[in-house]
Amino acid sequence: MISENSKRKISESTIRRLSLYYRVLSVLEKENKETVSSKELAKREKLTPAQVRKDLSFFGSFGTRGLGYPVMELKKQIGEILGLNRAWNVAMVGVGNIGSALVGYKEFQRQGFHIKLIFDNDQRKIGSNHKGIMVSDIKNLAKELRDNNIEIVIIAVPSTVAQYIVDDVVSAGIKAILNFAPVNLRVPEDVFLRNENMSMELEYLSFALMNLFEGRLTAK
Amino acid sequence: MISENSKRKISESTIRRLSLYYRVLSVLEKENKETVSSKELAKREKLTPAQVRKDLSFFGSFGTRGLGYPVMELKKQIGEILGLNRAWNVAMVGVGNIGSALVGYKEFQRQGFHIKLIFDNDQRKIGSNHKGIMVSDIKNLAKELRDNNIEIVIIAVPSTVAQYIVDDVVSAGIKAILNFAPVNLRVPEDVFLRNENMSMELEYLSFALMNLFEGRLTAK
DNA sequence: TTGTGAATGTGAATTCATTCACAAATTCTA
DNA sequence: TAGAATTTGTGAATGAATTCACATTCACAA
Repeated sequence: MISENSKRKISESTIRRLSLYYRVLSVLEKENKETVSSKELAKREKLTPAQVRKDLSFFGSFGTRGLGYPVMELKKQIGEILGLNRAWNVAMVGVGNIGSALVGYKEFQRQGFHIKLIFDNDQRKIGSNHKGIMVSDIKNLAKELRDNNIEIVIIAVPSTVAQYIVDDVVSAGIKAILNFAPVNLRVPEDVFLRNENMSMELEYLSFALMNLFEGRLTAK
Repeated sequence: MISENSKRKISESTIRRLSLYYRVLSVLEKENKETVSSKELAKREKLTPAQVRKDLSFFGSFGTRGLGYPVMELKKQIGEILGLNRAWNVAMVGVGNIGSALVGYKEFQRQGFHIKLIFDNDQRKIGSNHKGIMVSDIKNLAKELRDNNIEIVIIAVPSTVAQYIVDDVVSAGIKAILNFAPVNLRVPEDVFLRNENMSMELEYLSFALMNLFEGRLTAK
C-alpha cells in the first residue's frame, strides 16, 4: 500500500530511478524471480542498495526484512505510483522522421501509452494511414484533442512552429506535453512540459571524449 | 581561454546545462545579440543567474563585469568545452524505426555528429541506400568501425541483441556509446555509455498527472 | 523453538549542488 | 572625469540528495 507520506515532495531523480526499477523488475519477472534484494536491484542499475531502499521508502514499505522485495508485487506498486497500470490517451503532433518513428515505437504501447491521434500540416500526409492511424489535419488539433479525451501530447514538429502548436495544445486543456523539438517552450504554470533533447547525450559523450583525450577524466 | 581549474570534477548537471546554454547562444547569435547577461541566459532556461555564472566559472571567466558575456565568443568557448567545434565520426547500428529516424535527424549533423556508417542484420536492408549511406552488414561491424575511424556508436537495435552488439563495438576499441535500447548494458570501465530512455519522460508525465489527479502536486 | 544470517527501513552524517551576497570590475552618462 | 548603474566571479551559507550504519524484523535450518 502506498503510504500517506507520499505527499512529501519527491525529487525528480527518484522518479527517474523508479522508472529504472520498473524496467528491471519486468526483466526479473520474466526470469521468474520471486524476490529481489535492494542489493541486487542496485547492482543491475549501478546504484547503491541504500539508494534503492531510500527511494522506495518515500512511497511505503514494500519489502520483507531478511528476504527482500516481492518482484511482482513491487512492480505493481511502482506501476501504480508511475501510473503505468492504466492506459493513457496520447496524441502525436508531427510525423516527420522522429514523430513517425515514435508512432511505431512498441515500448510506448507496452507501457500503456496509446497513440490515438496523429497530426500533421502536410497535405500529402493528411488522410493517409500511419501504422493504422489516420493522420489528421493540424487545423483541427484543439477540437480533436478534446473530443478524443487525449491526456498527453507529444510534439515532434520543427522548432520554428513548436510554440504555436504548444499554445494550441494548451488551449485544448492538455496538462502534459512531451517536446522533442530542440527549443524552449513556454507553457502556463499548471501544465507539465518535459523536453526530450536527443542531442544532449551525444554532447555529453563528446565532452567525455574531449576530456579523455586531454587526460582529464575516466569513464566511470 | 579555458582555465586550468577545469581539472576539477564537473558535475553531470553542469554539462547538461552547458548544452542548454549552447543552444540558447545559437539563438541569440541569430538574433544578432552581441552580449548576454547571466540574468537573461537564466531566464531563457528557467534557471537562476547564479547558476549560470557558477557553471561557467568552472571552466574560466568569459564575461565582462557590467556588461555580460559576448554571445559569439561564449558560444565558441562552450563549443570547445563540449567538443562541438569539431566533427565526430559516428556509426548507427540498427535501422528500424528509431535508427532510421536518427540517421535523418538534421540536428546531429548541425552539431558536428556525422553518421558515416549504418549497420543492420536484415538482408533486405544491407546494401540499400539510407539517406545517402549504404547499409553495411553487421557481421563486419568491428572491422568497419576501425577502418573508418568511428569515434561514437549509436545503438538502435532490439533490446534482446543490444548486449552482443555492444560487446562487438567495445572490441573494436570504441570508447563512446549511445544506447537507445531500453535495457542496461555492460561495458568496461574505460568506455563511456549513455542511455537514451525514450519512455522515461513519458513516465514522468504519467506520474505527474497521477499526482495532479490526486491533488498532490502542481506543475511547477 | 531457538539461533543464525540476511535484508529492510530510517534517522544521522556526509557529500554534493545551488543560491546568496558582495567586492571588484567595467560600462555608461553627463 | 567622476559618479551611478550594471554585472561578473566567487567564497560562504544554505539546501538537497546520497550514503552510512544500525536497530529491527523476518526466514529458515537444525
